[in-house]
Amino acid sequence: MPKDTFYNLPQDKRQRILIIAVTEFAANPYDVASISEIVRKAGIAKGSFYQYFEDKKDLYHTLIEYATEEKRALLEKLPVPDVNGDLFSYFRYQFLANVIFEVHHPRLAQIIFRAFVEEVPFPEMTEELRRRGTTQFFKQLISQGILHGDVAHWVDPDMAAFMLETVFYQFGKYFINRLGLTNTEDLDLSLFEDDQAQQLMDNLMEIIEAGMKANPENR
Amino acid sequence: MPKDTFYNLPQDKRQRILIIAVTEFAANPYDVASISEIVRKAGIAKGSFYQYFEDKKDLYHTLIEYATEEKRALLEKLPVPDVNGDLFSYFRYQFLANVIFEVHHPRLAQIIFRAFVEEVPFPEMTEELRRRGTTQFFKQLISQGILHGDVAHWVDPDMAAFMLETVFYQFGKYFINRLGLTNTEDLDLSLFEDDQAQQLMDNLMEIIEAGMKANPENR
Amino acid sequence: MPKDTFYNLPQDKRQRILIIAVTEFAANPYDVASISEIVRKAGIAKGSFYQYFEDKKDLYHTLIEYATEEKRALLEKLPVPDVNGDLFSYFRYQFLANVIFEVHHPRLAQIIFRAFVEEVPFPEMTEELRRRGTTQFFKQLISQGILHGDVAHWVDPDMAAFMLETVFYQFGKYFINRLGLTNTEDLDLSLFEDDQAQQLMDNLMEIIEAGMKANPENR
Amino acid sequence: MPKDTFYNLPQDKRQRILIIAVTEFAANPYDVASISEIVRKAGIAKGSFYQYFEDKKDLYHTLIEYATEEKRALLEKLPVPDVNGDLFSYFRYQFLANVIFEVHHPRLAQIIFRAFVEEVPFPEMTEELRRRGTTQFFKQLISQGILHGDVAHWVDPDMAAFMLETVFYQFGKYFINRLGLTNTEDLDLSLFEDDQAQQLMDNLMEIIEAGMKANPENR
DNA sequence: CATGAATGAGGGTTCATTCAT
DNA sequence: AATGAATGAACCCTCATTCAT
Repeated sequence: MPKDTFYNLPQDKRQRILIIAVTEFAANPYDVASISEIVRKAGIAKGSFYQYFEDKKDLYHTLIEYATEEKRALLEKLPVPDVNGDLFSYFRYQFLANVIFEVHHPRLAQIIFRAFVEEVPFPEMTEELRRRGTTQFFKQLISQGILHGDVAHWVDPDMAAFMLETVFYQFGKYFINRLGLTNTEDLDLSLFEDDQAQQLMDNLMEIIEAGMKANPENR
Repeated sequence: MPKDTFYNLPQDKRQRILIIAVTEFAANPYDVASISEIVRKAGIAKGSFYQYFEDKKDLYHTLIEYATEEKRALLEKLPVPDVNGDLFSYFRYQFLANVIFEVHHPRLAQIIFRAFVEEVPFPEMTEELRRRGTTQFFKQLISQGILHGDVAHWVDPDMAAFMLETVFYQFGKYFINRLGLTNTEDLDLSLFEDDQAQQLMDNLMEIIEAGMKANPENR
Repeated sequence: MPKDTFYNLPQDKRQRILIIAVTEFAANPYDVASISEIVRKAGIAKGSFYQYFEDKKDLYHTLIEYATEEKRALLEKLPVPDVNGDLFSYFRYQFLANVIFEVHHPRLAQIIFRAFVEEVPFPEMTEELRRRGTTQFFKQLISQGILHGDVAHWVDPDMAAFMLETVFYQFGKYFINRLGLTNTEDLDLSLFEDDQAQQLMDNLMEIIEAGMKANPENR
Repeated sequence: MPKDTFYNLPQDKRQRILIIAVTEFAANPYDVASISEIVRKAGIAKGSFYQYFEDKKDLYHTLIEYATEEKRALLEKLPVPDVNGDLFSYFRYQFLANVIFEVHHPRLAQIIFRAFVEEVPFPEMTEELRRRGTTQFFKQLISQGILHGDVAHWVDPDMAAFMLETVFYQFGKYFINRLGLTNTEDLDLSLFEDDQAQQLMDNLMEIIEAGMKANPENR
């Protein structure tokens, strides 16, 4: 909930402030991220900052929203997944999309990652993020998968969702390091086609699928 | 490398300071953890702290060593795993031991976790920890598992090790939350016998095993 | 390189802070001079100080520049020396001007003196001051004096310059003590006319002149 | 006035402590010199230090005495000056002895220098040193020189003494730098014979002599 | 007599936030 | 709406000195 003044800003200025703030909060834990540093880099007055945002917390909240929104927006631009496909190819799509997001917006991804893994001083905020987030999403999919006979009936949906989510949030960085990817400005979907990337993706998904899928003989 | 002064302290005082420091560094990232807060809680003079430790970094280093040592010590007390068992029962033992450590020393576990996941301002220190740590350990086990025919030949050892490690470091906290466990002073191995715990453990390990084990038909 | 903040200050406040800082750095070596003491006396917040100056070093640098500038400014106001006069009357002018500066700005003079005689923790800064300073100035004058036949040919210019400079930087304080002079706010040139002062001045300069001047018989 | 305990120390230990303290006080102004650093380097207990000396001031006082005594002792070892020689050859002897002292004991010389040039927080101590010191010494010699007809009658003895003393205390360092001398452990009187050194010495003394000596024609 | 732990004031510096202009 | 000066608490760290053992 930044103030109206922020939204009334010329778009490029608003964007510049956001990006600088993103960089700061991606590089540092909440308490270490410095408003002073942000206004210094952005070349705006300290006072101006407090006319845009209530306080540090407000900015942080804005960044979380921004990151979430950017991620959603990117997902929309991706080729629609084959909805006829089974659950696991849908998982595959989710993981790949996540990697693409990390490649394109590593700092936003880092902020989201911090929100999950660190104690941000506002439990209520990240708690909500987590609820809205992937935990429930994965849990529901798995539960449905069990009902539909895609996922083995003995799988604990909550546990499996935890596991998926955990890997989900760390996989991007691993992927980038492993393949030596670098940030690209433009939306670049070649990942969908790169062989090495595909194989690594496949490898992960096959383990997950083999681990959780219903045994046909037991049906 | 704390100073002798620290080791010459009466054991209970030394322990008290350590525990308070552990609590502080478990609750906060390195830069946020406050020496002032520690001495305040410990009821010692600021100057005294610097008679014990070179500086903040020295204390942090001490805590990392302490946590590592406590973990090693606890592992030694656990029932020896069935070395004749296969790879996956060994994994199970590792994961269980880790959970036990987290239940007994949640704050120490948290410090280790931070060292892995956060940017501590001393790359060299955590880098060593990571090398000594679990990544290589898991990777080697998996590679050997492939050679021995326990693990499917198509599994990418590096990727699988990443996956295991990721889950490994987060599973403890999930486990504790899920089962509503609380810290116990004494070494309590009832986890090995608790039904609910066993089932959850089994569930995770079965997914992992099913996901990675060699398909007998393919041998 | 103080920040703009400092130069934007009302002139009297800026001046007050400068004077208090000058007093502190005149009374103490660099490491002993205390920012805390300065802000205490100036009645400003610690944080404000750091809005004005980068750090302690920045303040010190400012004071050096300030002192140098004040000296230059005072020299400009003095009656132009008789350029037709010989070398030694020019020396006399220099020494007298220096004494006048010390009488008017004893604390600034003291800061400059410290920069020469103490180990300030920034060799580069005082080194530059020294280069810009009097050593080369005196050495050149003496070398030229030898060429022109004013100074005895056997005089070692470097050594003589050292000697002159040494006396130059200490003479002011001696003069003040000897004559019981006190600081005067206004530019007071009566020194040029005071008999006792003139005689003392003459005495010093005559020794110097007799010591170095070329012997007419040897020409 | 160190305590008896200090003088009861084994000579080598006492000496070691002294030397380390000398090094510290030569390298830093009084307030910056650190007792903590001294006991650290000397490998003695903090408490022990305070059984040897009343406090920091007491140590400093001891160092001043020590330096003065060492200087006196060295002077005694030097070849007796030609007492039949005139005043200026006696000055020459004094200056040369001083340089020899600085070459052999640069840190002691530095401490004495600091006592003259810096504001040590105990005016009474350095004031006494100064009184006992060279100022009066030079002044008396000059006054007598005037009576004996060696020094020009117009010379102001106090002023001339100031001038001599000033050069006297700085000449050593200049000399060392100029000739690239380095500290020598053993008493080394080759300075008395080195040509370059002799010439530099001569140059200085000739200026002084020519500057102050009585003009035969005016007698 | 030697030890070294304990002290707390003080050092320079950064911070998020306020508010008058 | 924009500014940026002012604030003071908090940070890590060092100091000379004391005193119980």
